Amino acid sequence: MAAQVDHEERRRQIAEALLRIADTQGLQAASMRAVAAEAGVSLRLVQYYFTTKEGLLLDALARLGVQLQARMAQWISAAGTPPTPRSLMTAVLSCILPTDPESRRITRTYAAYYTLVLSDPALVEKHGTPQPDLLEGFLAQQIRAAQQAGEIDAGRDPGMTAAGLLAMVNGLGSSVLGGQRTGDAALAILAHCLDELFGSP
Amino acid sequence: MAAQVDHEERRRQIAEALLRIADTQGLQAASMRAVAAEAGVSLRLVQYYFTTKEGLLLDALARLGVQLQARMAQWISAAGTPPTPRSLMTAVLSCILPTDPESRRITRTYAAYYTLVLSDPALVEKHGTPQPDLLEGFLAQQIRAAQQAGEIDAGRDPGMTAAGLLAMVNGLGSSVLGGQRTGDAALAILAHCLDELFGSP
DNA sequence: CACAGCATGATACGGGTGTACCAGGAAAGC
DNA sequence: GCTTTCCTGGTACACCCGTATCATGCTGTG
Repeated sequence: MAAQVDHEERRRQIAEALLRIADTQGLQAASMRAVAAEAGVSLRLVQYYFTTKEGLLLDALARLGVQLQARMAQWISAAGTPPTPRSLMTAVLSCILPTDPESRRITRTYAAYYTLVLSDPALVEKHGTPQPDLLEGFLAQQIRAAQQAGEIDAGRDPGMTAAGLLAMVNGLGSSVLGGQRTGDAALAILAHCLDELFGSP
Repeated sequence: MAAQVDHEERRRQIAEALLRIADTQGLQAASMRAVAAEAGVSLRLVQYYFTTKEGLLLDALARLGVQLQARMAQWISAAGTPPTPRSLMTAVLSCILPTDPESRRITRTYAAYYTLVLSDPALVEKHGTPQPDLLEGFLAQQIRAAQQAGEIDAGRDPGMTAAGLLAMVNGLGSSVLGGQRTGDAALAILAHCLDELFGSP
Protein backbone atom coordinates (compact mmCIF):
# COMPACT_ATOMS: atom_id res chain seq x y z
CA MET A 1 0.00 0.00 0.00
CA ALA A 2 0.97 3.62 -0.19
CA ALA A 3 1.10 6.50 2.24
CA GLN A 4 -2.16 5.86 4.00
CA VAL A 5 -3.84 9.15 4.67
CA ASP A 6 -6.86 9.94 6.79
CA HIS A 7 -9.40 10.26 4.04
CA GLU A 8 -12.17 11.54 6.24
CA GLU A 9 -9.94 14.29 7.56
CA ARG A 10 -8.99 15.34 4.06
CA ARG A 11 -12.59 15.34 2.93
CA ARG A 12 -13.55 17.39 5.95
CA GLN A 13 -10.78 19.88 5.24
CA ILE A 14 -11.90 20.35 1.66
CA ALA A 15 -15.61 20.44 2.39
CA GLU A 16 -15.10 23.05 5.08
CA ALA A 17 -13.13 25.16 2.66
CA LEU A 18 -16.16 25.01 0.39
CA LEU A 19 -18.41 26.06 3.25
CA ARG A 20 -16.06 28.92 4.13
CA ILE A 21 -16.23 30.25 0.59
CA ALA A 22 -19.99 29.79 0.42
CA ASP A 23 -20.27 31.80 3.61
CA THR A 24 -18.04 34.68 2.65
CA GLN A 25 -18.48 34.95 -1.11
CA GLY A 26 -21.47 32.82 -1.97
CA LEU A 27 -21.72 29.46 -3.62
CA GLN A 28 -21.26 30.77 -7.14
CA ALA A 29 -17.73 31.76 -6.13
CA ALA A 30 -17.00 28.26 -4.91
CA SER A 31 -15.29 26.84 -7.96
CA MET A 32 -13.22 23.72 -7.74
CA ARG A 33 -10.05 25.76 -8.04
CA ALA A 34 -11.14 28.27 -5.43
CA VAL A 35 -11.98 25.48 -3.00
CA ALA A 36 -8.63 23.85 -3.63
CA ALA A 37 -6.81 27.12 -2.98
CA GLU A 38 -8.86 27.81 0.15
CA ALA A 39 -8.12 24.32 1.47
CA GLY A 40 -4.47 24.66 0.56
CA VAL A 41 -4.44 21.61 -1.69
CA SER A 42 -4.14 21.06 -5.40
CA LEU A 43 -7.09 21.00 -7.73
CA ARG A 44 -6.35 17.36 -8.43
CA LEU A 45 -6.89 16.44 -4.79
CA VAL A 46 -10.31 17.98 -4.72
CA GLN A 47 -11.14 15.94 -7.79
CA TYR A 48 -9.71 12.84 -6.21
CA TYR A 49 -11.72 12.93 -3.01
CA PHE A 50 -14.88 14.29 -4.59
CA THR A 51 -15.04 13.01 -8.10
CA THR A 52 -17.57 15.56 -9.20
CA LYS A 53 -18.55 18.99 -8.01
CA GLU A 54 -22.04 17.87 -7.19
CA GLY A 55 -20.59 15.32 -4.81
CA LEU A 56 -18.58 18.00 -3.08
CA LEU A 57 -21.59 20.27 -2.77
CA LEU A 58 -23.74 17.52 -1.30
CA ASP A 59 -21.08 16.37 1.12
CA ALA A 60 -20.49 19.91 2.34
CA LEU A 61 -24.23 20.42 2.75
CA ALA A 62 -24.48 17.29 4.85
CA ARG A 63 -21.66 18.52 7.06
CA LEU A 64 -23.39 21.87 7.42
CA GLY A 65 -26.48 20.04 8.57
CA VAL A 66 -24.48 18.15 11.16
CA GLN A 67 -22.99 21.40 12.42
CA LEU A 68 -26.42 22.97 12.79
CA GLN A 69 -27.70 19.87 14.54
CA ALA A 70 -24.78 19.96 16.98
CA ARG A 71 -25.38 23.60 17.69
CA MET A 72 -29.04 22.99 18.37
CA ALA A 73 -28.30 20.07 20.66
CA GLN A 74 -25.93 22.30 22.60
CA TRP A 75 -28.48 25.08 22.93
CA ILE A 76 -31.14 22.61 23.96
CA SER A 77 -28.96 21.14 26.65
CA ALA A 78 -28.34 24.66 27.94
CA ALA A 79 -32.05 25.35 28.17
CA GLY A 80 -32.09 25.11 31.94
CA THR A 81 -32.79 22.31 34.38
CA PRO A 82 -35.37 21.06 34.12
CA PRO A 83 -36.14 22.30 30.60
CA THR A 84 -39.61 23.74 30.24
CA PRO A 85 -41.47 23.78 26.93
CA ARG A 86 -40.94 27.52 26.81
CA SER A 87 -37.21 27.38 27.44
CA LEU A 88 -36.84 24.63 24.88
CA MET A 89 -38.72 26.56 22.23
CA THR A 90 -36.78 29.71 23.00
CA ALA A 91 -33.52 27.81 22.74
CA VAL A 92 -34.33 26.10 19.48
CA LEU A 93 -35.72 29.17 17.79
CA SER A 94 -33.10 31.68 18.87
CA CYS A 95 -30.42 29.14 18.03
CA ILE A 96 -31.31 29.47 14.34
CA LEU A 97 -31.26 33.24 14.36
CA PRO A 98 -28.02 34.75 13.03
CA THR A 99 -26.86 36.50 16.18
CA ASP A 100 -23.34 35.25 16.83
CA PRO A 101 -20.62 34.55 14.25
CA GLU A 102 -21.30 30.82 14.14
CA SER A 103 -25.01 31.16 13.51
CA ARG A 104 -24.36 33.90 11.00
CA ARG A 105 -22.06 31.56 9.17
CA ILE A 106 -24.47 28.66 9.22
CA THR A 107 -27.45 30.75 8.22
CA ARG A 108 -25.62 32.50 5.43
CA THR A 109 -24.33 29.24 4.04
CA TYR A 110 -27.76 27.67 4.16
CA ALA A 111 -29.11 30.68 2.32
CA ALA A 112 -26.48 30.16 -0.33
CA TYR A 113 -27.62 26.58 -0.77
CA TYR A 114 -31.25 27.58 -0.78
CA THR A 115 -31.24 29.29 -4.16
CA LEU A 116 -29.05 26.57 -5.55
CA VAL A 117 -31.76 24.08 -4.67
CA LEU A 118 -34.44 26.37 -6.03
CA SER A 119 -32.82 26.40 -9.44
CA ASP A 120 -31.97 22.70 -9.40
CA PRO A 121 -34.41 20.81 -7.16
CA ALA A 122 -33.09 17.44 -8.27
CA LEU A 123 -29.89 18.10 -6.34
CA VAL A 124 -31.27 17.49 -2.88
CA GLU A 125 -34.46 15.63 -3.66
CA LYS A 126 -32.86 12.22 -3.61
CA HIS A 127 -30.77 13.29 -0.66
CA GLY A 128 -33.71 14.27 1.49
CA THR A 129 -33.99 17.13 3.98
CA PRO A 130 -35.98 15.84 6.92
CA GLN A 131 -34.64 18.55 9.21
CA PRO A 132 -37.31 21.25 8.92
CA ASP A 133 -40.22 18.90 9.40
CA LEU A 134 -38.53 17.35 12.40
CA LEU A 135 -38.03 20.76 13.94
CA GLU A 136 -41.62 21.69 13.27
CA GLY A 137 -42.78 18.49 14.92
CA PHE A 138 -40.60 19.12 17.93
CA LEU A 139 -41.99 22.62 18.35
CA ALA A 140 -45.56 21.39 17.96
CA GLN A 141 -44.92 18.81 20.64
CA GLN A 142 -43.63 21.45 23.04
CA ILE A 143 -46.67 23.57 22.33
CA ARG A 144 -48.97 20.66 23.13
CA ALA A 145 -47.11 20.05 26.37
CA ALA A 146 -47.46 23.70 27.31
CA GLN A 147 -51.14 23.58 26.48
CA GLN A 148 -51.65 20.63 28.80
CA ALA A 149 -49.80 22.57 31.48
CA GLY A 150 -52.17 25.47 30.92
CA GLU A 151 -49.41 27.82 29.78
CA ILE A 152 -50.76 28.23 26.26
CA ASP A 153 -54.32 28.81 25.15
CA ALA A 154 -55.80 25.44 24.22
CA GLY A 155 -57.54 26.96 21.22
CA ARG A 156 -54.32 27.26 19.27
CA ASP A 157 -53.48 24.72 16.63
CA PRO A 158 -50.08 23.34 17.69
CA GLY A 159 -48.96 22.41 14.20
CA MET A 160 -49.87 25.71 12.61
CA THR A 161 -48.43 27.72 15.46
CA ALA A 162 -45.19 25.79 15.27
CA ALA A 163 -45.00 26.24 11.52
CA GLY A 164 -45.72 29.94 11.88
CA LEU A 165 -43.02 30.42 14.49
CA LEU A 166 -40.43 28.54 12.48
CA ALA A 167 -41.29 30.47 9.34
CA MET A 168 -41.06 33.72 11.26
CA VAL A 169 -37.62 32.86 12.56
CA ASN A 170 -36.57 31.95 9.03
CA GLY A 171 -37.84 35.26 7.75
CA LEU A 172 -36.21 37.15 10.58
CA GLY A 173 -32.94 35.44 9.76
CA SER A 174 -33.22 36.52 6.14
CA SER A 175 -33.81 40.10 7.13
CA VAL A 176 -30.82 40.03 9.47
CA LEU A 177 -28.59 38.64 6.74
CA GLY A 178 -29.97 41.23 4.37
CA GLY A 179 -28.90 43.94 6.77
CA GLN A 180 -32.38 45.28 7.36
CA ARG A 181 -32.36 44.32 10.98
CA THR A 182 -29.92 43.61 13.75
CA GLY A 183 -29.62 40.18 15.29
CA ASP A 184 -30.69 41.54 18.64
CA ALA A 185 -33.72 43.20 17.08
CA ALA A 186 -34.73 39.84 15.64
CA LEU A 187 -34.28 38.24 19.03
CA ALA A 188 -36.48 40.91 20.57
CA ILE A 189 -39.22 40.26 18.04
CA LEU A 190 -39.03 36.54 18.71
CA ALA A 191 -39.21 37.16 22.47
CA HIS A 192 -42.22 39.40 21.96
CA CYS A 193 -44.02 36.69 20.02
CA LEU A 194 -43.22 34.04 22.61
CA ASP A 195 -44.41 36.39 25.34
CA GLU A 196 -47.64 36.72 23.46
CA LEU A 197 -47.94 32.98 22.90
CA PHE A 198 -47.38 32.12 26.53
CA GLY A 199 -49.69 34.40 28.41
CA SER A 200 -47.43 36.93 30.06
CA PRO A 201 -49.58 39.79 31.27
CA MET B 1 -31.77 59.90 -37.70
CA ALA B 2 -32.19 56.22 -38.05
CA ALA B 3 -34.98 53.72 -37.53
CA GLN B 4 -36.34 55.17 -34.37
CA VAL B 5 -37.36 52.35 -32.13
CA ASP B 6 -39.23 52.45 -28.86
CA HIS B 7 -36.27 52.09 -26.55
CA GLU B 8 -38.31 51.63 -23.43
CA GLU B 9 -40.24 48.81 -25.07
CA ARG B 10 -37.04 47.07 -26.11
CA ARG B 11 -35.54 47.49 -22.66
CA ARG B 12 -38.68 46.07 -21.14
CA GLN B 13 -38.64 43.12 -23.49
CA ILE B 14 -35.06 42.28 -22.60
CA ALA B 15 -35.41 42.87 -18.88
CA GLU B 16 -38.46 40.65 -18.75
CA ALA B 17 -36.57 37.93 -20.54
CA LEU B 18 -34.00 38.17 -17.76
CA LEU B 19 -36.74 37.93 -15.15
CA ARG B 20 -38.23 34.93 -16.91
CA ILE B 21 -34.92 33.11 -16.81
CA ALA B 22 -34.29 34.09 -13.21
CA ASP B 23 -37.69 32.65 -12.36
CA THR B 24 -37.37 29.37 -14.17
CA GLN B 25 -33.65 28.60 -13.98
CA GLY B 26 -32.21 30.99 -11.45
CA LEU B 27 -30.10 34.07 -11.88
CA GLN B 28 -26.86 32.19 -12.39
CA ALA B 29 -28.34 30.85 -15.63
CA ALA B 30 -29.15 34.34 -16.81
CA SER B 31 -26.14 35.02 -18.96
CA MET B 32 -26.15 37.78 -21.51
CA ARG B 33 -26.43 35.25 -24.29
CA ALA B 34 -29.26 33.37 -22.61
CA VAL B 35 -31.17 36.59 -22.06
CA ALA B 36 -30.66 37.56 -25.66
CA ALA B 37 -31.94 34.20 -26.86
CA GLU B 38 -34.91 34.30 -24.51
CA ALA B 39 -35.81 37.79 -25.67
CA GLY B 40 -35.33 36.77 -29.29
CA VAL B 41 -32.69 39.38 -30.01
CA SER B 42 -28.98 39.31 -30.66
CA LEU B 43 -26.38 39.50 -27.96
CA ARG B 44 -25.27 42.81 -29.32
CA LEU B 45 -28.66 44.33 -28.68
CA VAL B 46 -28.61 43.39 -25.04
CA GLN B 47 -25.24 45.05 -24.79
CA TYR B 48 -26.51 48.06 -26.64
CA TYR B 49 -29.47 48.77 -24.40
CA PHE B 50 -27.79 47.73 -21.17
CA THR B 51 -24.12 48.47 -21.54
CA THR B 52 -23.13 46.17 -18.72
CA LYS B 53 -24.68 43.16 -17.07
CA GLU B 54 -24.95 44.90 -13.74
CA GLY B 55 -27.08 47.54 -15.42
CA LEU B 56 -29.38 44.87 -16.80
CA LEU B 57 -29.68 43.16 -13.43
CA LEU B 58 -30.51 46.39 -11.66
CA ASP B 59 -33.03 47.48 -14.27
CA ALA B 60 -34.79 44.13 -14.17
CA LEU B 61 -34.87 44.24 -10.39
CA ALA B 62 -36.47 47.65 -10.49
CA ARG B 63 -39.12 46.35 -12.88
CA LEU B 64 -39.76 43.42 -10.61
CA GLY B 65 -40.30 45.83 -7.75
CA VAL B 66 -42.81 47.77 -9.81
CA GLN B 67 -44.66 44.57 -10.66
CA LEU B 68 -44.90 43.58 -7.02
CA GLN B 69 -46.04 47.06 -6.11
CA ALA B 70 -48.75 46.92 -8.75
CA ARG B 71 -49.90 43.55 -7.53
CA MET B 72 -50.11 44.77 -3.98
CA ALA B 73 -52.03 47.87 -4.99
CA GLN B 74 -54.49 45.66 -6.82
CA TRP B 75 -54.95 43.35 -3.87
CA ILE B 76 -55.34 46.29 -1.52
CA SER B 77 -58.01 47.84 -3.69
CA ALA B 78 -59.82 44.49 -3.66
CA ALA B 79 -59.77 44.37 0.12
CA GLY B 80 -63.45 45.16 0.43
CA THR B 81 -65.41 48.36 0.86
CA PRO B 82 -64.70 49.90 3.19
CA PRO B 83 -61.34 48.29 3.87
CA THR B 84 -60.83 47.33 7.47
CA PRO B 85 -57.41 47.02 9.07
CA ARG B 86 -57.87 43.28 9.11
CA SER B 87 -58.83 42.98 5.46
CA LEU B 88 -55.96 45.25 4.48
CA MET B 89 -53.44 43.21 6.42
CA THR B 90 -54.84 39.97 5.05
CA ALA B 91 -54.64 41.34 1.53
CA VAL B 92 -51.10 42.64 1.80
CA LEU B 93 -49.73 39.56 3.52
CA SER B 94 -51.40 36.91 1.42
CA CYS B 95 -50.50 38.90 -1.70
CA ILE B 96 -46.83 38.15 -1.05
CA LEU B 97 -47.36 34.46 -0.55
CA PRO B 98 -46.59 32.32 -3.59
CA THR B 99 -50.06 30.92 -4.22
CA ASP B 100 -50.86 31.74 -7.81
CA PRO B 101 -48.51 31.66 -10.81
CA GLU B 102 -47.82 35.37 -10.72
CA SER B 103 -46.87 35.48 -7.07
CA ARG B 104 -44.84 32.31 -7.48
CA ARG B 105 -42.94 34.01 -10.25
CA ILE B 106 -42.35 37.20 -8.32
CA THR B 107 -41.35 35.44 -5.13
CA ARG B 108 -39.02 33.05 -6.88
CA THR B 109 -37.35 35.83 -8.77
CA TYR B 110 -36.90 37.87 -5.64
CA ALA B 111 -35.38 34.85 -3.98
CA ALA B 112 -32.95 34.56 -6.86
CA TYR B 113 -31.90 38.16 -6.34
CA TYR B 114 -31.66 37.71 -2.60
CA THR B 115 -28.56 35.53 -2.60
CA LEU B 116 -27.03 37.66 -5.31
CA VAL B 117 -27.28 40.62 -2.98
CA LEU B 118 -25.98 38.56 -0.08
CA SER B 119 -22.80 37.76 -1.95
CA ASP B 120 -22.41 41.25 -3.36
CA PRO B 121 -24.09 43.79 -1.08
CA ALA B 122 -22.68 46.73 -3.02
CA LEU B 123 -25.01 45.91 -5.91
CA VAL B 124 -28.19 47.24 -4.37
CA GLU B 125 -26.85 49.39 -1.57
CA LYS B 126 -26.64 52.53 -3.67
CA HIS B 127 -29.89 51.61 -5.32
CA GLY B 128 -31.86 51.41 -2.10
CA THR B 129 -34.60 49.01 -1.11
CA PRO B 130 -37.13 50.99 0.87
CA GLN B 131 -39.90 48.50 0.13
CA PRO B 132 -39.74 46.20 3.17
CA ASP B 133 -39.57 48.97 5.72
CA LEU B 134 -42.50 50.70 4.06
CA LEU B 135 -44.55 47.54 4.21
CA GLU B 136 -43.65 47.02 7.82
CA GLY B 137 -44.71 50.56 8.61
CA PHE B 138 -47.98 50.09 6.80
CA LEU B 139 -48.74 46.93 8.74
CA ALA B 140 -47.83 48.57 12.05
CA GLN B 141 -50.19 51.41 11.23
CA GLN B 142 -53.04 49.01 10.53
CA ILE B 143 -52.34 47.25 13.81
CA ARG B 144 -52.49 50.53 15.67
CA ALA B 145 -55.78 51.35 14.01
CA ALA B 146 -57.19 47.98 14.99
CA GLN B 147 -55.98 48.50 18.53
CA GLN B 148 -57.82 51.82 18.76
CA ALA B 149 -60.91 50.07 17.43
CA GLY B 150 -60.51 47.46 20.16
CA GLU B 151 -59.99 44.62 17.72
CA ILE B 152 -56.44 43.88 18.84
CA ASP B 153 -55.09 43.63 22.36
CA ALA B 154 -53.54 46.99 23.21
CA GLY B 155 -50.64 45.27 24.95
CA ARG B 156 -49.08 44.25 21.67
CA ASP B 157 -46.21 46.23 20.24
CA PRO B 158 -47.39 47.24 16.77
CA GLY B 159 -43.93 47.47 15.26
CA MET B 160 -42.76 44.13 16.54
CA THR B 161 -45.98 42.39 15.63
CA ALA B 162 -45.83 43.81 12.13
CA ALA B 163 -42.22 42.77 11.73
CA GLY B 164 -43.01 39.31 13.01
CA LEU B 165 -45.92 38.87 10.64
CA LEU B 166 -43.94 40.03 7.65
CA ALA B 167 -41.03 37.79 8.54
CA MET B 168 -43.40 34.86 8.97
CA VAL B 169 -44.90 35.43 5.54
CA ASN B 170 -41.40 35.63 4.10
CA GLY B 171 -40.47 32.38 5.75
CA LEU B 172 -43.68 30.73 4.66
CA GLY B 173 -42.96 31.84 1.13
CA SER B 174 -39.53 30.27 1.28
CA SER B 175 -40.95 26.99 2.48
CA VAL B 176 -43.54 26.99 -0.29
CA LEU B 177 -40.88 27.64 -2.92
CA GLY B 178 -38.76 24.94 -1.35
CA GLY B 179 -41.61 22.52 -1.79
CA GLN B 180 -42.03 21.76 1.89
CA ARG B 181 -45.46 23.24 1.98
CA THR B 182 -48.33 24.02 -0.32
CA GLY B 183 -49.39 27.55 -1.02
CA ASP B 184 -52.78 26.89 0.52
CA ALA B 185 -51.18 25.46 3.64
CA ALA B 186 -49.18 28.66 4.01
CA LEU B 187 -52.35 30.68 3.58
CA ALA B 188 -54.03 28.61 6.29
CA ILE B 189 -51.17 29.25 8.68
CA LEU B 190 -51.33 32.95 7.98
CA ALA B 191 -55.08 32.94 8.54
CA HIS B 192 -54.62 31.09 11.80
CA CYS B 193 -52.15 33.70 13.02
CA LEU B 194 -54.40 36.57 12.04
CA ASP B 195 -57.30 34.86 13.77
CA GLU B 196 -55.17 34.71 16.87
CA LEU B 197 -54.09 38.32 16.54
CA PHE B 198 -57.60 39.62 16.11
CA GLY B 199 -59.55 37.98 18.89
CA SER B 200 -61.76 35.44 17.14
CA PRO B 201 -63.19 33.13 19.80
C1' DC C 1 -29.76 63.09 -53.36
C1' DA C 2 -26.51 62.80 -49.96
C1' DC C 3 -25.06 62.68 -45.49
C1' DA C 4 -25.13 62.04 -40.53
C1' DG C 5 -26.35 59.28 -36.92
C1' DC C 6 -28.77 55.71 -34.63
C1' DA C 7 -29.48 50.76 -34.62
C1' DT C 8 -27.87 46.11 -35.50
C1' DG C 9 -25.04 42.07 -36.93
C1' DA C 10 -20.80 39.13 -36.76
C1' DT C 11 -16.82 38.07 -34.64
C1' DA C 12 -12.79 38.16 -31.48
C1' DC C 13 -10.40 38.27 -26.96
C1' DG C 14 -8.96 37.07 -22.53
C1' DG C 15 -10.31 34.56 -18.74
C1' DG C 16 -12.70 31.17 -15.89
C1' DT C 17 -15.22 26.70 -15.58
C1' DG C 18 -15.67 21.41 -14.71
C1' DT C 19 -13.58 17.38 -16.04
C1' DA C 20 -10.15 14.05 -18.08
C1' DC C 21 -5.77 12.29 -18.94
C1' DC C 22 -1.03 11.02 -18.08
C1' DA C 23 2.92 10.58 -15.33
C1' DG C 24 5.47 9.83 -11.10
C1' DG C 25 6.56 8.85 -6.23
C1' DA C 26 6.03 6.52 -1.81
C1' DA C 27 4.91 2.82 1.16
C1' DA C 28 3.22 -2.01 1.95
C1' DG C 29 3.20 -7.06 0.64
C1' DC C 30 5.67 -10.98 -1.60
C1' DG D 1 14.32 -6.34 -4.53
C1' DC D 2 10.24 -5.93 -7.05
C1' DT D 3 5.78 -5.14 -7.82
C1' DT D 4 1.39 -3.49 -6.84
C1' DT D 5 -1.51 -0.20 -5.04
C1' DC D 6 -2.58 4.25 -3.27
C1' DC D 7 -1.91 8.99 -3.61
C1' DT D 8 -0.64 13.44 -5.91
C1' DG D 9 1.01 16.86 -9.27
C1' DG D 10 0.77 19.02 -13.79
C1' DT D 11 -1.54 19.96 -17.76
C1' DA D 12 -4.92 19.95 -21.50
C1' DC D 13 -9.53 20.10 -23.42
C1' DA D 14 -13.86 22.02 -24.61
C1' DC D 15 -17.02 25.24 -23.32
C1' DC D 16 -19.16 29.44 -21.60
C1' DC D 17 -18.67 33.97 -19.73
C1' DG D 18 -18.76 39.43 -20.18
C1' DT D 19 -17.03 42.81 -22.95
C1' DA D 20 -14.96 45.22 -27.00
C1' DT D 21 -14.30 46.10 -31.85
C1' DC D 22 -15.31 46.53 -36.59
C1' DA D 23 -18.51 46.88 -40.13
C1' DT D 24 -22.98 47.68 -42.11
C1' DG D 25 -27.44 48.63 -42.43
C1' DC D 26 -31.51 51.75 -42.36
C1' DT D 27 -33.88 56.39 -41.78
C1' DG D 28 -35.04 60.86 -41.33
C1' DT D 29 -33.20 65.56 -42.14
C1' DG D 30 -30.73 69.23 -44.73
